[in-house]
Amino acid sequence: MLSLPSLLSERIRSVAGVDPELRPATRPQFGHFQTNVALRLANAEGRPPREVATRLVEQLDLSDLCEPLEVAGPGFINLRLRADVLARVASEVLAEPGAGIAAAAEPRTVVIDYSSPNVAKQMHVGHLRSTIIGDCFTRVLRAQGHRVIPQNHIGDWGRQFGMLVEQILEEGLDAASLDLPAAEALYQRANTHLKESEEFAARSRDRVVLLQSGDAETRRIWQQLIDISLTGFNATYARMNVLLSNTDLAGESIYNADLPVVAADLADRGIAVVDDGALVVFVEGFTAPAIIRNAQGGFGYTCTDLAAIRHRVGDLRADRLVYVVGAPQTFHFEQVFAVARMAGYLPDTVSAEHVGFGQVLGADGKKFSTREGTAVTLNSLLDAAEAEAAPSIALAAIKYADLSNGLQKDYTFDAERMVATTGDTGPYLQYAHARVNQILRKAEAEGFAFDAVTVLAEPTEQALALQLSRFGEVVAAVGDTLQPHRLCGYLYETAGALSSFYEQCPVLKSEGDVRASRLALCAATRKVLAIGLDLLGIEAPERM
RNA sequence: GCGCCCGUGGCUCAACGGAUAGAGCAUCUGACUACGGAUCAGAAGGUUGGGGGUUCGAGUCCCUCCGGGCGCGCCA
Repeated sequence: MLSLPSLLSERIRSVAGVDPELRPATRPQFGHFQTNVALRLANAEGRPPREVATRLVEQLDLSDLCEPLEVAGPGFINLRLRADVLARVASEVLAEPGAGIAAAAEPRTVVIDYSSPNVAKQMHVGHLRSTIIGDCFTRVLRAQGHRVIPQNHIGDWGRQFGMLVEQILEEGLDAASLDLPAAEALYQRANTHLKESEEFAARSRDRVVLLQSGDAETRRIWQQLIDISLTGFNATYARMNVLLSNTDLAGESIYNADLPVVAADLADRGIAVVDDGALVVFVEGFTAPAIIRNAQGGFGYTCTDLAAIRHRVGDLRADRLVYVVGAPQTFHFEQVFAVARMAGYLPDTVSAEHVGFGQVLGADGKKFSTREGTAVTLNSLLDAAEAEAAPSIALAAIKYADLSNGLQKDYTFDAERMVATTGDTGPYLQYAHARVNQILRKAEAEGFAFDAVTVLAEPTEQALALQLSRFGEVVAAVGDTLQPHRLCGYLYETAGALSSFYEQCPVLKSEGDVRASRLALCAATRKVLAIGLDLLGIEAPERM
């Protein structure tokens, strides 16, 4: 089905000659949609805007969809949909499995890089955001029919494993018996040890070489560290109700063999040059070069990310790359993308986007940290929210608080505020869903049948139907712009429209066609709320 | 020094160059033998950090200054 706005836009375009830039009306008295097309044309035509608007209105025939058009203000054209048209689109929302979400015209293969915790460390606040946001993207893009390949780029390689393995051997620990907090404590001990003992530091460096060369004993302990970390990560993912699983794992270590290949390729083709002993790529517009291989012959994360791009484009056949990584990495990704473009790893047909997000701040408005100054763990955040509400509500609260603001902004973690069941919160939306669900449950118990939305006489009914009709375009916009807060705002507005309707229009106490129609409207609303919340990764409870 | 992000009622945030800048929280007023009050209705609260500019029209675009955050070659 062609969406209502696109249908109207096309009809107006055929008369006006340009995109009418149809927008939802800014005020109820202006109808349902508005266009400023006459204002823009007036300038080019050198005629008064209202005159142009009047002419367009005379030429347009939208009588099958709209009430008579109105020219208002400086020259806006206001459109008000006919009640029967609104009823029809609301019925379609109820009938269609996706409640109006359109399948993408050109399905893409989207690789989304998110979560990405580090082995032998607990997940912390930054991983919370990456995981929640990435999970939302996966859900939204899949709903649109795209092929989504999550990539959990865990930190399972690097110099830190030298000291970790040495510390384990020295303490005589069984790595397999550790849990994640214990592994992190080990990490701290090893780090301290490294700073205090040059002899230990030397052993750690040697151990890194053993790891890289495939020494069996070293590899075994390394693998044990990964295994216990995954157990911890997966427990957190289950607690967070996110879609990630072991099949999405693509840790840094899988690119090991590719690193020298990438370096040699860039060097052979003259893209990378040796400078101060390091192999680097100078990129126009960047003050510092990208370091492919350092002077000691080691590979950094720039090289790993280049290898990952080659894999994602070449093997996974991605044509859209999305990185959900904190905003401080903006420079890094811009540079990596630029190098990948230069090298042809990233063809023009493949888009690459870094979705940088802001920090999570504590109640004092400063960077979130524990009393000791260390990073707050993700599980302790979940604990803090669960101290205020039941787990499913606490989780909804956290996710909604994270997704409902613009991603680039820092946001304040205020457990008490986010679990509130009033206001613009996750729990309020859950409540709205539970509330409308209760009406439908009672209707079912009473044996009231309904089929479609047929009668829309009341303004609040019409407003709700109009709101429901917008769901598909909002989801499309989120998939396109990767801005989940738009969906949050939409769902909150929907809950508001439901409340107004709920106050003004008795459902179970009405009768006949009116009751059946209102029940259908309730069912369509429940569906939009449930699907919308699911796209945010939030459970829609049947009762609260 | 250079670059990126942010600055909107007391607080937390919306607003794809368009009409009178919208919400929520907090505050104040109303509505309870209630289709579920974990609710709803209403009031009050703004020279959108300052100053220029572009435009028929600027919170939005450009310039500049102020304030805050984060980056800027061999860690990831």
